[in-house]
Amino acid sequence: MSVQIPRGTQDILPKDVAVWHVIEDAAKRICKLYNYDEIRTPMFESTDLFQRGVGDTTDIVQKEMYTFEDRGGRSLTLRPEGTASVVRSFVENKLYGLPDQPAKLYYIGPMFRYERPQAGRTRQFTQFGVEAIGSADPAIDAEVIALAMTFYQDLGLKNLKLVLNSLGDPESREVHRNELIAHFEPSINEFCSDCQNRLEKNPLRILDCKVDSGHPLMETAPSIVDFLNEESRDYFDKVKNLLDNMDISYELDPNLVRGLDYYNHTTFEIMGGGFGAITTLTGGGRYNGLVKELGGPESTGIGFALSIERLLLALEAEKVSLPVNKGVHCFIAAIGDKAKEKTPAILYNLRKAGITADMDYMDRKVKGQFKQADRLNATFVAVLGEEELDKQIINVKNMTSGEQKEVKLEELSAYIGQHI
RNA sequence: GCGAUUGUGGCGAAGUGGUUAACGCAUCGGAUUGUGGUUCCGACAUUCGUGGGUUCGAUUCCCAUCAGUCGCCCCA
Repeated sequence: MSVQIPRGTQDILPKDVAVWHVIEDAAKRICKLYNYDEIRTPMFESTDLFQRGVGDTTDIVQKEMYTFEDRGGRSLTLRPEGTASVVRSFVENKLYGLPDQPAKLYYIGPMFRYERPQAGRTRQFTQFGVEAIGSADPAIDAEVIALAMTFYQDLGLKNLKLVLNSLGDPESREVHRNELIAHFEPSINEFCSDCQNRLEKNPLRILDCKVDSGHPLMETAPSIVDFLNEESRDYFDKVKNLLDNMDISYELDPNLVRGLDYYNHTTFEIMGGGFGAITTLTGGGRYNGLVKELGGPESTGIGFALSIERLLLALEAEKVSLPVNKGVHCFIAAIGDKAKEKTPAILYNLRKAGITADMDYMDRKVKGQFKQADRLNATFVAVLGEEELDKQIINVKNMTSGEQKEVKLEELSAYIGQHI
């Protein structure tokens, strides 16, 4: 048995890479429009970063991290998400000292989580994420959300639902947290073991629990929206207002908690797709406090991350096909040894002239060479045989019209160049 | 971590406890001594994920294992 690809990973084969390029280009383009700059951070970091940044109580840290020890005895972890790394880099490189604030950053790259693979979930997956660090202006919340929504819409997705919530500031959360504990504590042994653990560590996540979603106390649980202090409420109202002004519609969901510990104030998800059991395409929110937590100054931040793999599934579910251009401009069909000897040099000149070109390397008969040209979606096939060589010409066939024309060998590049 | 389901050529897919493992697509060759996308003809799996067991004999039955797919938890 030959060696196999690790579980939960996938090869993106040549035939599929084209759509990735389209998506990556779209991401870069919209970030340019919104004036976000790319940042590239390592694919592994100190384990400590994610424990502190993402949070010890999260599933990511508790059971999904790819953690290993290097030869120097350091505990390292393949990054399960991007925000912690970006904030670490922001702090470490003192980007907060640069004059242009907020830092508006984006990244595209692989993330790793140890999970059972299924539809829309793999152990290595690709996230496109955006982070705006250093501003507490509600306008940046709206901007980040608008960027994500527009990104999808530009690619042709229609069935999108933006879900919005506010977790409030630390003061509001503290009040709410105490209310939640008081609410659940008397009957906590009726809840699942996960929730029993969550009670003290992170009671907010009990609301997110699917196991206990039917429990009567869920219905009557104190909602965060009722505990937002005036400042938090005002902030949330402004974000909603700004979205209204952009005609971006949303749904409020007071139980939208998000799985990562660092969120506060605005949180959002973009749902869509309708493939398998997964419908969350994007998750994001505000993380004031994370910068300080990771050793930086008092600062603020908001961002989102979306999975390219899930985007692909959503595009498929909506039967959206992205325009990709493939194929070659010119295929040279060579007949006979002399012609085959000349062909590489002709190809060389075509390519130098900026014309995509190819030839047969499988010793096919003429008919087979034409079939290959067809598979390559060649615009032109240039036939070179004894007769052509004697006359120093080449027969150029337009594969769409079927017309064939004699062209002087030295004029081939110019001719193709004019007709593509 | 738990559950369900699948594993036959490059791909899709039939099949049976027993001499030659259907078929379709793709590929290559020929009909058309140098011209594709149509048609016709021909070629193309000492082998049925891997290991073990039952048996005179297993791709087919049993066990284990690995892998894929889907779901639960949770998430992107």
